[in-house]
Amino acid sequence: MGRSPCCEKAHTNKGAWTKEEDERLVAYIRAHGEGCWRSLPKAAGLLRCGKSCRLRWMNYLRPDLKRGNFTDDEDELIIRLHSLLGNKWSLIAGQLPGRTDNEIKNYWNTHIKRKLLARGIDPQTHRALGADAAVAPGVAAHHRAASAALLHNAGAVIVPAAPVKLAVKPPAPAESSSDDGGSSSGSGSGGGGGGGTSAGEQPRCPDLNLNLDLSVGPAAAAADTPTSHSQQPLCLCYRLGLRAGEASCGCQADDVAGQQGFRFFRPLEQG
DNA sequence: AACGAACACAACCGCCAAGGC
DNA sequence: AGCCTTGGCGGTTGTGTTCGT
Repeated sequence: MGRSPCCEKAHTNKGAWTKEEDERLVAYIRAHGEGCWRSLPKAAGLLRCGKSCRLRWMNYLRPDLKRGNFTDDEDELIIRLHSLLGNKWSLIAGQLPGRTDNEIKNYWNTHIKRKLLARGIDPQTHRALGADAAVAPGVAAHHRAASAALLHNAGAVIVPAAPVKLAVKPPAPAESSSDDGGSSSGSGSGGGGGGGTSAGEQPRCPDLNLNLDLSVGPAAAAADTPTSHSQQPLCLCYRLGLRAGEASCGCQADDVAGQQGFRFFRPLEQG
């Protein structure tokens, strides 16, 4: 037997949400805050699965969501982050205030993926597609140049989007004290945990702020820093509370861009 | 104007990890 | 220590809209 269903499907609506359902959900969360998604539908008078409510709230109803087209800057940031993180949409979303993992995932699949392919870049590995790849002959050379440029701009992560375990640190108290407490972390949710912490309560998982230092590529390194990232195709250094020198990675870093001396990293294999 | 194809986005599904009992 | 519940994530599917013929 499989797992038990997350809710009593026989009595739940599915499919698109109606305006009335949205209003009920918003009203309920405004009054009671997020949390306990399982019981929320009943309490709010919704014939929906709790998961469905959570998703609707996170991806569509949250007041701090930014709607509308992605900007070029956001495009670039997504590409960079994806080259570092792979399909860790929630982590990527955490770096894009007002954007949700679902939105970014969709955007990636519908726009960016195609854009990269058109430039001759493999969207998964961020490497230039090989000669045998399906690149229109006439544009191959252009794509090479374009992809090289893009890789440079993107901080040239030449390694495949290797799985990386991210250790992260809470955001400096600040911004969004917005109603849902975690706002951007909400779904940005950042890797975890984030979600519905009710206002005033400590985030269940304080490890949230994925503050990536993306200056990893040789090109970027050469341009921006005196030291030798050039030896290391990728050193994941994000601010994690470790000061330079405390980390055991080789990058001991230099204070890239004056990062207040904080470095962090944590390759997957170190668990 | 009608039809089909392609695209864009919202929602669902199944799995996993964390926390509580 | 093990089981159960819950929340969260990533992949996939479904549906509405737009574009081209």
